[in-house]
Amino acid sequence: MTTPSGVRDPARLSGRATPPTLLHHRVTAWFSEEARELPWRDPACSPWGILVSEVMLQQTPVVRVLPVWSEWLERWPTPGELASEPAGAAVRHWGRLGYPRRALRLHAAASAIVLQHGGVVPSTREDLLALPGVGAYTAAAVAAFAYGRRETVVDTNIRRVHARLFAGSALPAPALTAAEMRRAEELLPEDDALSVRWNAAVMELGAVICTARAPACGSCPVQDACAWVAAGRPAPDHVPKGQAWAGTDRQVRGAMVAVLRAAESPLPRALLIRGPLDLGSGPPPGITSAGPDQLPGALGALHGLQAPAEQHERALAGLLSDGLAEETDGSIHLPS
DNA sequence: CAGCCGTGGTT
DNA sequence: TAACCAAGGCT
Repeated sequence: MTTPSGVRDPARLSGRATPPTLLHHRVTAWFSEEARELPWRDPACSPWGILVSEVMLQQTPVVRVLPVWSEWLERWPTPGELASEPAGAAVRHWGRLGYPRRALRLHAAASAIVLQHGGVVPSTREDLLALPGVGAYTAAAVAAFAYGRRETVVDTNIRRVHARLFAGSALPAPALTAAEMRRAEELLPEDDALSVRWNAAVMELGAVICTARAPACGSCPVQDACAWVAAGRPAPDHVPKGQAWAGTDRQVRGAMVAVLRAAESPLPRALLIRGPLDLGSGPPPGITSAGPDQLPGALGALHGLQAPAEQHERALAGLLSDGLAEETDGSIHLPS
């Protein structure tokens, strides 16, 4: 089998200044043809729009982010506009994206951007990293995609592509290793613009072709250079540890936040711990037909879990501790 | 650093 | 259907 570039040659990988290779060309050319048209990839998209997208995309699929992102950018076109509202508004409009603490952190990031950066999303990895909810991946991604900087962007897609293409493994290690970072740095083209395109292209390749479950190797632009394919696509050597869900505090917290999002005014604490007792003329207990985004349905879902009151107490304490909820005069509400 | 933090579509 | 998985971050 012919190797289309010298990248698989260890001598190349050990070099500092990596020149563009045929591999770079193939992947970026594929990206030019096949990239999905996503709103945050529009050249007119602001750095703020890109930051919001990156945070929303943390552990959340693109298709679910799209409508919420559009609503956010319409409602809060700049960090200043989000920062001028209570944090609870961010949580409320987070919808069902999951991990609602991200909304809280994005709101805090907006405030920091206003107070410390004059309302302009910072452009360096270091300044971005100091923002709440912005870690190594998001900082590099925003610096690269919003400001055209040459950064080593490593997300789960890029890790998987590298693991297969170069290491011949089905999946990357459970946690990002120093060796992986080093390899990603060495693969990064020297040219700023090309490096940005390379980062985006490899990420897209992992998201669309080199997927975790059923990779479409037949459509891959670098299939003939892939060590994993060459090895006969061996199965993963480690079993990913699944995360429990049913019966966990997380499940109760999630249902509880859904109730707070759906509520237009503070709710009596007892309503979150016991059943939906007094909703005025409100719904009878156990009603779920109203849907998860309406108060009766959200309350029905929370109490339909049949979790012990102690677990409700623990979940609520966690929410209060995390700042996802506040208590005023015995009533619970989203943060102000 | 291992565990925790949501949600819903897919297999 | 239970399990897996999705542009991670924080403690």
